[in-house]
Amino acid sequence: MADDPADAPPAAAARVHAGTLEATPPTGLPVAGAPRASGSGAPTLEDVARVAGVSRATVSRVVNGQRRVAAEIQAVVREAIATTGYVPNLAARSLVTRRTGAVIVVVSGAEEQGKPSTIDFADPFFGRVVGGMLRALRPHAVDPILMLAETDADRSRVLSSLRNGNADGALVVSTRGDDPMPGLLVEAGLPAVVFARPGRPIPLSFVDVANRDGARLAAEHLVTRGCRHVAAISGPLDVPSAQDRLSGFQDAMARHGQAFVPTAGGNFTYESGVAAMTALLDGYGDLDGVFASNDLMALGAIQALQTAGRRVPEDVRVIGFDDSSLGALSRPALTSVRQPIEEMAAEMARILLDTIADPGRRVTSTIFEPTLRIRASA
Amino acid sequence: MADDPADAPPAAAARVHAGTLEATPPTGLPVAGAPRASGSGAPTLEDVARVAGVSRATVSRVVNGQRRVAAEIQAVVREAIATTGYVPNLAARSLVTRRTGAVIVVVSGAEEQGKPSTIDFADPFFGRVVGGMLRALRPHAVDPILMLAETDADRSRVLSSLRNGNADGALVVSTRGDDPMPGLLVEAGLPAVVFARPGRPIPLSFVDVANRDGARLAAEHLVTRGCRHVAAISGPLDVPSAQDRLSGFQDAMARHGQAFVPTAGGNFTYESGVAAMTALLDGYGDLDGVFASNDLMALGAIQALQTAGRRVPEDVRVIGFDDSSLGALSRPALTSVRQPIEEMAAEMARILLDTIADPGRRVTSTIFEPTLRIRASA
DNA sequence: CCAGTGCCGGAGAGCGCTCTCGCGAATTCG
DNA sequence: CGAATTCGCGAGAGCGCTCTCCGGCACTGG
Repeated sequence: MADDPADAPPAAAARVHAGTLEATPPTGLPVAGAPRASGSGAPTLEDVARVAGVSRATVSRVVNGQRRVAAEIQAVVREAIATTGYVPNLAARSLVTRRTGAVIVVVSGAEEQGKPSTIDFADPFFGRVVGGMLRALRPHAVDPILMLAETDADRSRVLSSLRNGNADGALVVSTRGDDPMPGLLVEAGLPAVVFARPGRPIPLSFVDVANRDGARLAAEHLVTRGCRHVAAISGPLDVPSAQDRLSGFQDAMARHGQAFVPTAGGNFTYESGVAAMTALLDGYGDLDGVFASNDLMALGAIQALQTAGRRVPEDVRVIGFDDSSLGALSRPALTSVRQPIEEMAAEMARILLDTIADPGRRVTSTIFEPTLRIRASA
Repeated sequence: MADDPADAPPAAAARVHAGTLEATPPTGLPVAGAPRASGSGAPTLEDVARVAGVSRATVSRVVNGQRRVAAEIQAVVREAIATTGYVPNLAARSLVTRRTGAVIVVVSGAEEQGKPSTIDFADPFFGRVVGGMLRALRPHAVDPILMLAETDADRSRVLSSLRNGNADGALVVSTRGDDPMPGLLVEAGLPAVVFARPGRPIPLSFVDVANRDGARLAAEHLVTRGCRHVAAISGPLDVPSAQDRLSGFQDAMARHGQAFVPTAGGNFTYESGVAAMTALLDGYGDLDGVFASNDLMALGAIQALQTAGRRVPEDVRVIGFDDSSLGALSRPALTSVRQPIEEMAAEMARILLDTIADPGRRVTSTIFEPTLRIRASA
């Protein structure tokens, strides 16, 4: 969502040089510090067992710490592992254990008619989510496999991968409320956790932020700052979070005496923020506060306000939602409702790991409390 | 690099609710549209073969399109595959083919003393690179596995994964010039491609942008706009790209009559841009143009200039490097040298795939030509 | 002193797939 | 028209690992 239309690759960027260096990689040469077993390929359990003078099973036990193995034998085996440079073949292991030690991170957005994609990887949101997952997964030696789910083909590829044991579960980040991915996952009985409450209620674990509370925070802050005529710029109302943010804001304002909140709809993009604010200004010239359902639209709103000759925050105060790095760097710096994205992503990973470990486990959801990050714009 | 220090999770963000829904996932139930074979678990080649009345080998041939199989038998097999809902087990396949259909995307940044990490996933750069790779990899049914490489342990994990056939190759995105990861990969003779020229010359394929040309573009633009006293804010000079951008800029300015370019060093962060600009202003009050080696520092420079009472672009023109979405949204919008990141990432994927297919292949590099994206700041 | 009870290590059976090999049938050439 | 080929399919051997069984040994209790 954080991108500029101009970010499409310009035709002018041409490849200029494709040179070659002299050396080829030393394929097949024994690697320093990791000597291969004699014979072809990487050392196997068998090789280690032979070197250690024990059986495959014993080596396996040492490697996996499954059962008690005599201390001295353990020592011998470990040394044999070190000298052979053994490293377990995960394919072989997962063939028998039916565990892969990998989860799929599904970035799900529907491909619209015409538009190539709804997914914008330049949005810092994406990186923060992935980073949070990565750090939570790492201690468990579980790796994330990234997959796009834009088309039906993509989605069935995700399902296949999961079903045939290419990965143990899925962490889904949807960009749309009507995303079919969560439903498909539930239907297939596959372990999965989604970011943000799914569009329709389904028995699927999710992690979310208390959107209504966040909106309330924004409303109260605007009121405290003396705003009397505030408006809202909402996201697409088929997205549950957009819905919650709007209604939460309206309710909070009503409690503070402003029963009617002028509202314009956007689609979470900068341009839609500009358009919404312009429309709002047309109908309600005396606005002194605006709450936008995300930072990008808030930034667009500020732009529209400044174009219209209003000063932010002096004339109109603006609050966004997401606390993205964009808002922090823009001038005036954006006041915004902060969701702890990294923590939320980490929690997703945690829930998924639990679900994988115990598939019978009940579906759970964790809601995080947002905070208000006050900067210059409100 | 695009983040605000305040983005660290605030302690206030507490978990508020961890509810449970009633239903548990229908584990083990036959899935609509994907009926399981009788017996336990997913259908195997064997099952399909039995249903189709042929041998495992034939089914395998049909699945992989290996050798000619009689058309009618193919039809029967395909139907059997459809009715059983067969989907190949990748672990089993990769056990024998020694191919995994996965590559590791290594996000490599060294963990400094004290600082937890140099890697900032909120930087749109990260998402753009990953997105570009994803789209290039997808047609080949190759999935990216994301791994962090901050510590030595991380790096050896990457190496192990590669060596034991958990993935076929690595795409490395380094954030530092002295990153040991590329060297380790070369030493181990593993297929890999890195983003940006490695710190020291090693026989490893890489993709880069013509940094010197980009800097020249910036220099020429400033000169054309009438700037006579320009300065540069460089990145850490142990990073090759920072080095190239600076020297390219200096050379181009020299060609246009400004032999000496006042320079201040930064570390690619917003704050360092502020600091560098402030220092520059101290020493050289008559500056009318600044080239920063990335957008974040350019944004910081603008901030410092405005604080010092200079107008951008009227008094001082500022050009960044990266054409990040941040620059497009900031006011004044940032003029910046654009590197076609998505294309570059896609090219990395292409080179890696080629290298995997033909390991004897020579090391290659592709240099992309940058373009100047002119906005308000210069 | 002998049976009973652990406990530790080895043997071996697969996990699901690919791929070589070989055989029978169809095809082609002399 | 017979022989040489080619072609299509099936049989079967693993790929490297885990895990269940089982046997042997030491230790304990009666």
